[in-house]
Amino acid sequence: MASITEVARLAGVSTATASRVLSAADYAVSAGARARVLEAAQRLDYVPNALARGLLSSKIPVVGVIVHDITDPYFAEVVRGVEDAAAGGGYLVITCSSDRDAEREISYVRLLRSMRAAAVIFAGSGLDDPARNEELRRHLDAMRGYGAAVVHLSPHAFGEPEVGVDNEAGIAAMIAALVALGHRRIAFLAGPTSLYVARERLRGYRCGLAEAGIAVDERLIVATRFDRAGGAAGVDTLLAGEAPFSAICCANDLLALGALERLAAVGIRAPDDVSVAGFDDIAVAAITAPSLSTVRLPLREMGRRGFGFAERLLTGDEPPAEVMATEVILRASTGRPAARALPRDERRTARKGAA
Amino acid sequence: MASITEVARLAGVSTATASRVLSAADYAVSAGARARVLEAAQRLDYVPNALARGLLSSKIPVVGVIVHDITDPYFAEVVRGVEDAAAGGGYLVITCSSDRDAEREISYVRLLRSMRAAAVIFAGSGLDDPARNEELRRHLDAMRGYGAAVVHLSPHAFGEPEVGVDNEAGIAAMIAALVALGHRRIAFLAGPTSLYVARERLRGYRCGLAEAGIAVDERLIVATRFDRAGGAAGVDTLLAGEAPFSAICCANDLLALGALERLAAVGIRAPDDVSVAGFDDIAVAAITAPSLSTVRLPLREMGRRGFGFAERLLTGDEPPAEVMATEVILRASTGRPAARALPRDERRTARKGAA
DNA sequence: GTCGCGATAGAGAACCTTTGCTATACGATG
DNA sequence: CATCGTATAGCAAAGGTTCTCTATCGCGAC
Repeated sequence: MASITEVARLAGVSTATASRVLSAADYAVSAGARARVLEAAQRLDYVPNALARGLLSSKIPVVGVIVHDITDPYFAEVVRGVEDAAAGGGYLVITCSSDRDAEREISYVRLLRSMRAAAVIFAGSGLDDPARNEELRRHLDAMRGYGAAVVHLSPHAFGEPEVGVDNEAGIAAMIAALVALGHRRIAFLAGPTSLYVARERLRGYRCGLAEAGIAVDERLIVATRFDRAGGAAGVDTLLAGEAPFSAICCANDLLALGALERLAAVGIRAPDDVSVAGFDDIAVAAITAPSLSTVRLPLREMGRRGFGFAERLLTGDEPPAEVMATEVILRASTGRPAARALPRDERRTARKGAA
Repeated sequence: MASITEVARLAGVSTATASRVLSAADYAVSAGARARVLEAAQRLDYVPNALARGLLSSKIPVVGVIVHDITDPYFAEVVRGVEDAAAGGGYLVITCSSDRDAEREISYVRLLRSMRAAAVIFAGSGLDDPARNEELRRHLDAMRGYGAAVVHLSPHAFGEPEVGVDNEAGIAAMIAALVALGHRRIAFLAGPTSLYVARERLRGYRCGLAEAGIAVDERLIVATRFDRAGGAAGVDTLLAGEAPFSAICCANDLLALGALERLAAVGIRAPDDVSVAGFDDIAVAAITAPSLSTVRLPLREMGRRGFGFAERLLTGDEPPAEVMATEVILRASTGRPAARALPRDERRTARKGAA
């Protein structure tokens, strides 16, 4: 691997001159020297050493994205957005799947810090874990200390996201849409309570009901994991309960997908027997059966803007926070409420039959 | 940001001693000095500079994964596998979505080379593009030159993958399964012909038919893009053609999903009117309606083993190539052939109605 | 008492690049 | 002709770490 020294030697100039040609600094270099350096660099297949550069500038053109799980379509989409924006500036994207584990998250951030990543973007929501958050903050402060940018796309312990959506308003809008369809007994699969974003969406649920003048029935709020298994479990909990409901609003699409599966398995039809709504509008939402009513989040654009925000931070700007719009998408999983609300007696038979 | 110099100063030792304590080299350091160094490092919140380390060792603990598109569940799953294996060794994973564009792929590899990534894993198939492949090879050779590992999980211009599956046998097995169901007229949505993996799967199709003693009808082979849109387009082509078919075997699940959608849109039922099979077994395959019959690839495990292979390469090993098993999964999208094969006359009406 | 060896510690080079400062040369201006 | 300014080029330091030598010390062996 040729270094700039060898390029300089071959070109018959000093490394300083070679560097000035190769790194495109605006420093006057005679046309002859420039040509010889370029020629030598090409002959030697010279590629600058980003580590040496980074050592000097205390930063390397790499942006880390902390996600909960890259196989979750939500995060894959956001990462793609970051990647697309980053590619333009010659940045590389590091994907870190934390599995919502504070320990793992911190170890990733530490690694990012050790290699002087220019930016960290937290795609997912923060966890409410004071001890860990203190340690996280220490690492992030250190990163800011060498000039790195830190951006959150979701609510977290240190405040509101720099780039994000209004989760509360989004869920409230979906509740309003369900109410408009005639639903009054709307259950809510809330996701994990330790996640800030889940809390925000839960607030949206309460707020949406309040706006419609409907009292909250706490028995209809179910805390779950934030994935398909959580959606299935949530349905079981609701069906085993006493509180009637005609619709299930889910804090994200994965929950809704799981709920839909479970309902189908126990012989309850959507939307005929119960309406189901999701949140996020991941790509599969459009092709499930029935297709999923949900709230569209501009995921890829969030990724792009997240990187854009980081970039401006890196130039010393202090850009204002951005809140992006959400949109209710009504597909086939929601409809008017059934004549008889769930849970019904026959469900017990149905569940036995399916189990 | 404290450097090792400051840690050494605070501990009252030389940087050499501090380094020996902190980098866990097996060099005798007195217990007293060791304790003071550790204490100082903690007090100063010292985190080693990976760039400086990398500059010296000409390698940084980072592995790049070249994928076609991280939002494609196939690749997300592979990346997750790499990530899980890499985390154990303190490696970070860089995701590069090339969009099957040779230009983009090369620019990513160049970037990876410039930052001295310890390994590159090509998760997706290579493209048949001689000029670009020459340039790619140059970069890869340079990377091997500084000690990096290069691993392919799919066929490519330079030969067989180091870790992968037998695509040909996998598709042939699915063809056999369809034949066992009674199908004789099986169409094939092949994906792009420029992709080595698509060619391999097409060979599997021909081979599977040959084994069943069925002649290939070239009109039933349709080259398409490798995504849902390609699947839909492929169905249109088949329906517009004259050749009868009772089943569609697709070179990957995304194609099958697109085919299923399009069939439903034009009023053709699966599996009653036509059977549809996919390949890969991405997570959604199990929850579509009808659920998709497909061939399971151990995607996450491929990622894990791909990293494992790279790791062994880095230690100077010459591990043998690994071929992993595939498994035919019959779900609801396949069944016995219908009495009358497609294309039927009434389809034209149906298509008009849907368009 | 001296020699040699093992255990421990430190000095300094090397990895590659950029950049501030200095140096040279040449044309222009007085 | 002397002086200055400008255009171009090079020297050398710095960035943080590791590693190869070299140095010191204490101790056992002869």
